[in-house]
Amino acid sequence: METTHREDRLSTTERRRKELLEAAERVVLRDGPGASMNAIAAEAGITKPILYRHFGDKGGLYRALAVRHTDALVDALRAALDAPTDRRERVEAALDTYLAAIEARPQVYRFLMHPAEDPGGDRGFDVGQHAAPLLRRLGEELATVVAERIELGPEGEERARVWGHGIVGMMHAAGDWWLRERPCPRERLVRHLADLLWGGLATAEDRADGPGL
Amino acid sequence: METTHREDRLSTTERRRKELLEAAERVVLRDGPGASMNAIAAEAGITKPILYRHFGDKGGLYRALAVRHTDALVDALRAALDAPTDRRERVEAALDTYLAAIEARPQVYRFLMHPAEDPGGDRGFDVGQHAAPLLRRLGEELATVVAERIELGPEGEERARVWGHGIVGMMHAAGDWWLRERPCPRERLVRHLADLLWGGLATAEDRADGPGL
DNA sequence: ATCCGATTGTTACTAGCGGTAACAGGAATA
DNA sequence: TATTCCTGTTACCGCTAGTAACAATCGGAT
Repeated sequence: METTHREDRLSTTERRRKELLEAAERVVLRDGPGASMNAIAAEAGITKPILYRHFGDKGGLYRALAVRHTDALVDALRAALDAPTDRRERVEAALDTYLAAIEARPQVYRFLMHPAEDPGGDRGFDVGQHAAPLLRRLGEELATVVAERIELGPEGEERARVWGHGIVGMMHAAGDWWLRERPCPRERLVRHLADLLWGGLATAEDRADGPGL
Repeated sequence: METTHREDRLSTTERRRKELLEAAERVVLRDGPGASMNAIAAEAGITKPILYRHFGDKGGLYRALAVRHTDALVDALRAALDAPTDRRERVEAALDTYLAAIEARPQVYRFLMHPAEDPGGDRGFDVGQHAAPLLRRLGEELATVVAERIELGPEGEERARVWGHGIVGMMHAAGDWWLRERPCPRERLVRHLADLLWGGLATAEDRADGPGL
C-alpha cells in the first residue's frame, strides 16, 4: 500500500535523522562548538552530502540539535516556576535549574549559546520560533510567564518582556562567568542572583570608607 | 642617534597601525562582524600579510579594535556612575549610556559582543586583561565599582562580582533584544530595567486572573 | 659612493571550511 | 524486466585564515 510504504519510509528517515543528531551531539560534546560538518559526518560513519540532505545547512543541523535541549530546559524551567511555593523560592529554583543544566553539559551549552552566526548574513531563516537562538527563546518564555502571573500595571506587557530578556541575560552572563571561574558553589550563586533581583542593589548601604557616595 | 632612530620608527609603525585600525573600523561598520581580513586589507589599500605582521592574527586585530571602544565605553560608564546624584539616578544614567552607545553604532557593538570565536580553540591568548571580550571586561569593571562603593557585608567581594556580571548581562540581553525589536523608546527601557533592579519582581502583586499563584 | 640591515610590500601558496553537482548501486514498483 | 526512487559516494567550488618566499626601498656606517 502507498500509505504503509510512505509511513515506513518516513520512519526510517526519521530514525536516520535521530542517529545523525546523536552523532552530532557526540562530536559537539567532544570538540565543543565549531564542530565541523566533516567531523560530524565522519562520526556518523557517512559523508557530508547526506547531512546536507537531512538538515539543509549547518544552521539547520544546529537548530535541530538546539530544539531538543531547549525544549527540555524550557520544560524544566516551567516546572520550577509552577511549584506551589512562594515567589522567591520559585525564582531560586528556576535559577538553580538553569545553572545545573549548564554545569552538567557545558559543551552543549556553549554550542547552543554561541552559535557562530553565519558569515553571509543573507540566509533564509524560514524556520520560525525555533530558529531563534536559545537566549531569545528563553527570554520570550520567561516574559510570558511573568506577564501571566504578575500584575505589572500599565505597560505591563512591555515591562514583562524587558524583564524576561533582562533576567535571562543576567542568568546567562553570571552563569558563563561562574562556569569559567567557579568562584563559589552553585547555591551561593543562586542566592546572590536572587538577592540582586530582590532589590539588593537598591537597599544596600553605602560604604563608609568608599569614595564620595 | 639610536634613540631618535628608534622613536621615529616606533611612531611611523604606530601611525600605520592606527591607519589600519581605522580602515578595519570602516569595513566593520560596512560589513558588520565577520568582516574578512582580505576586505580589511583591501580597504586599507594593502594586502593581508601586512595586517598579520601588525596584529598577529585576526583575534589580535579584533582585540586592538576592541580596546578602543571598550576604553571609551568604560570611561563613559564610570563617569555616569561618578555623578553626584542618588544611586537610582546614577544607575539609570549608566544604563542609558550603554544603550545610547549600542544604539549609535550597532554594527560595531555587534562586532565587539559576538566576536565569532576562533575555530581552533588552542590559541595562545597571551594578551592579558584586554583580551577578554567586552562583556567580561564590563562585568569586572562594574564589579569593582560596586565593591568600592557599596557595603555588602560578608561575601561582599563575591557578591559584587556576581552582581557585576549579572547586571552587565541583563543590560546586554535586554539591549540586544531592544535593538532588534525597538519596542519602546530608550528612556522607557532604562526605567523598566532600573525598576527590575530596584526589586520590582519582588514587590509586584500577583495577578488576580492568573493561574494558581 | 657603496654596501648592509631593517622595514614595507608583493605574489603565490596551504589547509580547512561550508556547500554542491554528478554519478553509482540497491530496493521496491509497474 | 525496466523504471524510479532513495542512499551513498567522489570530486569539486569559492571562500576563509594564515604563511613562505621574494622584491623594493630607505637610512645609516664604512
